[in-house]
Amino acid sequence: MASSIHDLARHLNISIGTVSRALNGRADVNADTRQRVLEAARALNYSPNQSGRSLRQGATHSIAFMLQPHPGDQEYGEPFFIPFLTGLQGRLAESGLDLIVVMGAPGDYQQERLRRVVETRRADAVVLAWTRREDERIDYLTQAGFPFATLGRSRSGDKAYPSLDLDFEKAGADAVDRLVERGHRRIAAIRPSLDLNFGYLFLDGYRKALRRHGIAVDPHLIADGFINEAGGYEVTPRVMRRKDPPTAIIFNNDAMALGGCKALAEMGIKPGHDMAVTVIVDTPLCRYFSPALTAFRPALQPMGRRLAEMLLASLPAFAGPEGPRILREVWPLELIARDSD
Amino acid sequence: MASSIHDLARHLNISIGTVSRALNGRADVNADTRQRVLEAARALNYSPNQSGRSLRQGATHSIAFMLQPHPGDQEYGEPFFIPFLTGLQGRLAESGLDLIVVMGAPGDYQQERLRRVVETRRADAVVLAWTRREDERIDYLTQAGFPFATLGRSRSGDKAYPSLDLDFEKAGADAVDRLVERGHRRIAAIRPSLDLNFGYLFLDGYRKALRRHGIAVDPHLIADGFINEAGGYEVTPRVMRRKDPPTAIIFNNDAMALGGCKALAEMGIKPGHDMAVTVIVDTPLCRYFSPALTAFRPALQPMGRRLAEMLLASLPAFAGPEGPRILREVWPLELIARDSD
DNA sequence: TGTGTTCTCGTAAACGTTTACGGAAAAACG
DNA sequence: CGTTTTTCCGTAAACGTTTACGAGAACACA
Repeated sequence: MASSIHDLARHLNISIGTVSRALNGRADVNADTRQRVLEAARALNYSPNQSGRSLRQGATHSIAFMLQPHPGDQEYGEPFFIPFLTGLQGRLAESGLDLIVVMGAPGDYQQERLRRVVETRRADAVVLAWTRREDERIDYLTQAGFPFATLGRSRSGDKAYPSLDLDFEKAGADAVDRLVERGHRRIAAIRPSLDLNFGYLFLDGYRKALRRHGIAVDPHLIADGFINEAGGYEVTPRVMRRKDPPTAIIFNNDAMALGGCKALAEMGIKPGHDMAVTVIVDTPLCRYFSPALTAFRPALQPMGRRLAEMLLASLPAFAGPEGPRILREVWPLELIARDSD
Repeated sequence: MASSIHDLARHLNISIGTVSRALNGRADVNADTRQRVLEAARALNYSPNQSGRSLRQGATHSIAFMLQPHPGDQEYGEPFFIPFLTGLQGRLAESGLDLIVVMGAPGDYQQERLRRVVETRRADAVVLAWTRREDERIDYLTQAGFPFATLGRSRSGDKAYPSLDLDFEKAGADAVDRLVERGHRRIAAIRPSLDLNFGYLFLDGYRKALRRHGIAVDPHLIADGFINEAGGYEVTPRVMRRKDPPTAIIFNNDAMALGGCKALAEMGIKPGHDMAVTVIVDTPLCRYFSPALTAFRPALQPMGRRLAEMLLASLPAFAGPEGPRILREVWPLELIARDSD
């Protein structure tokens, strides 16, 4: 059906070797023949069979991004990732690489799927998102010697792989600073209960900032819940049912914040009025919620580009005109002040 | 590095042919040898090289979903697709197929990228989303004889490919019915200006329902805009600045509705109070917006599963125990009444 | 003219599988 | 015991590329 390099060769009456060399821009082919080959390729609508190339070269020319929804995340999805992927894809395409997004079922941990991608050599490298504190995916990949980069740090952080993360620690601290400045002293923090590393970073920043202001860290004002709306809805009351309830809550996740606000509403508490609410990672939902939620916004698309660059620099086949490899970068989150605090 | 079938064969002192047959469950291999092969495969952590299989078999065992953001869609993404993809992925995985999502840059039309996937044989079939009225992707694929399925219909609808769509026509009509029932007679319709087919379907339903109620269709109450927030913001005033403005607006898209509501707010008009607002495709944003927007909700995850099934049934290698192939299905949208109308 | 160099191309092996074919051994059958 | 069938396995080709190697022709140089 589709034309192969043999068809081209036969059509031009030259050997497949020459055709291949002409197509791949090698030097040892006559300028004239190359011209003819290229024209014939266009005429016969030839493009090389990817499996053939991959097999011979041992490279697939594609990068895998592992994506799967959080457990119970039927409806929401992560709109978050689309701009990130756009940036990632854009940069990879410039280097002739395809981005393939490998979907998993919601909830099942990626280990199995990751193994498949690696072992069947479906991609030349992978990009992981939302690294965990202790991330067995990272251990697996380093041990397997498979190239990868991560969106997010993990605790075993000194390993030599490119990683790009957001400064959740600073965001947590900034959020506290802002709230303290506005007169709050009882500030709650609600984060996902999963082992997701950003949850720890956020809490560290939160704690440090409180201490800096001479405010004791009250463990009753810190709570963990499922990383979705139901989680926020369930866990927020736990922090409120104290004789000395908080006057402000920082949510580490937009979905949890929405659930939390629902719980607050049922208690007759109005965010932005009776309670200051801050969200660490901004999404469109924060903007459209009423009241619009003050939140910290990441530069997703540039981050995607950057992580692609870092990954490329770590791949021998693409390592540019030198320059030391960039191993980790931590990007700031920008405060978007709205109406909820 | 990674073990090949040759390693296995050498290790077991049998031929690679036998190893392959054992692994693939062929009948002509001794039960005992098969056992040994499987054990050795586990021990040596063998899994077949995907490129090798694909090359030999002429099949990649993966399905491509073409995804790219709408032009100008930097921030929002389409949370829409995640649950759909989850369903799609789940069903494909059950048949041993991988789902790969091929990202494109925002705005660039998919034709080029699609050609690449097809011509380099990266996938065995593709799934298209948001078909256009006149969709050259469909023409290309049918002409190339490449298997595919679509989320959404297109006008050249009698071609023989599986397609699953939402009943936008009925939703448009239902929306009108509901509004008329509640006393509205000046009902505007705002939809994307792109050639997206659902925009036409929606408008058909809208028109028919109006006529059924004996209400003349006023072209001044119909407007097209960019399929994003800015589009809704820009186009909504155009419909309002009439001496006989509408008392209700149906938006064909959540993002456009949000922009439209912003424009209304600036005119001092409160949705759900001074103006009834209905959205055709529900998303989490509709739910969290204030006022919560009445919207028509699709069953995304089941749709994903179903489309996978339809696609599989159309692939010779997977066609189940017969039953005629399902070519097109149109699923209902469920009205979620909220506070905006 | 002889020797060395440069261009250009064909040959063939290799990547890791799957599978058609055939043959040896074992089993079944008369 | 001879013949036929069945069971099991090895051989080798094929999928579509890329690339190391070598060879012929053209050219340069002395």
